[in-house]
Amino acid sequence: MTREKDINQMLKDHGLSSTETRRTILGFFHAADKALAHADIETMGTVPLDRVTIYRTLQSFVEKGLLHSIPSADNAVRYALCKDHCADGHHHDNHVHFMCDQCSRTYCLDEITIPRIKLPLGFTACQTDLVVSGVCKTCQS
Amino acid sequence: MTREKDINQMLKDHGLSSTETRRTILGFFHAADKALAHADIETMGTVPLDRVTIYRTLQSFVEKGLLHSIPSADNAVRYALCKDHCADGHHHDNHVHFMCDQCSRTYCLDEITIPRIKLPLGFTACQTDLVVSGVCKTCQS
DNA sequence: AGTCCTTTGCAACAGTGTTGCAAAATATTT
DNA sequence: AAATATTTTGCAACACTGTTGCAAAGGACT
Ligand SMILES: [Mn+2]
Ligand SMILES: [Mn+2]
Ligand SMILES: [Zn+2]
Ligand SMILES: [Zn+2]
Repeated sequence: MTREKDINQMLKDHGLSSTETRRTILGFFHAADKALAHADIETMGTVPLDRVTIYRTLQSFVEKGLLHSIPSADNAVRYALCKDHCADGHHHDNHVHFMCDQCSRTYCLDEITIPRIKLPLGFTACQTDLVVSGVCKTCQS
Repeated sequence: MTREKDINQMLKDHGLSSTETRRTILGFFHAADKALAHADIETMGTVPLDRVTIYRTLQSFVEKGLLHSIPSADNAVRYALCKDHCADGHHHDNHVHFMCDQCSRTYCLDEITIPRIKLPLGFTACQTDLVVSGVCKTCQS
């Protein structure tokens, strides 16, 4: 089974019709070993992709459980492939993320789960985001 | 010692000259029991404050250790008063933050410290942000 | 191939944050 | 207290992120 077939199937499996743009963008995420922001995707392809289409594609991918979003302090949400069987708005990726202060590269630390936080009375947790920033392994002098 | 004297002194103590706008904005933070975003501050006063001045004031306050910033998924950084003796870019507020999905109110959970995360080899941590989202105590039905 | 429905591309817009520069306010010196 | 030096403010202009409406193009299905 070739990679294109794979990407095609992945879209169908998550209830998305297989279009050129979606295959391209999903391909970018499979090729990259890091999280991608909207701005990255905009300049990655040979043919430039429409800004709005990228936004809508990313939204669909998050909704359908293909990608999860990673908050950041620099106001540019990044996205990464879901490893677990996330689907239909039910995500299970509660792992730590790391963002490098020098290269801005953002990593999923899939093996490190976010510890459960005991909240004060009256607060109910729905989601927990934990982002560590510092220097990544490739920027280490 | 009156509140105005207090605010005045706080500015001086952190190496900032005491100006009308700075006193006003610092006053807002003392009055609020929640984190404030730029947009909040813009509409809070009787006389509207200049957008750019607010941005620069918030920057100065963070640099000088009066405020700390709280990242969020909705691309609007919030700010809250530092409790500890933060100064000159050295912050010590490593507590958990909570953001309500319904009212967007953001709380500092000062008593809950962020657990230390063991990173993979080659990664060096500099800062850790932990934001829990869900339903806050006032929105609980 | 033809039909139906979804997705795309474009324009237009709203929100967030930054920079440069002259005028005003604050701090410091005389 | 007045003059001077330094910082801060306000304005205009800009860059970037993200959203919405709508007609045209593209995919799915028979
Ligand atoms: Mn991840
Ligand atoms: Mn806080
Ligand atoms: Zn790096
Ligand atoms: Zn609430």
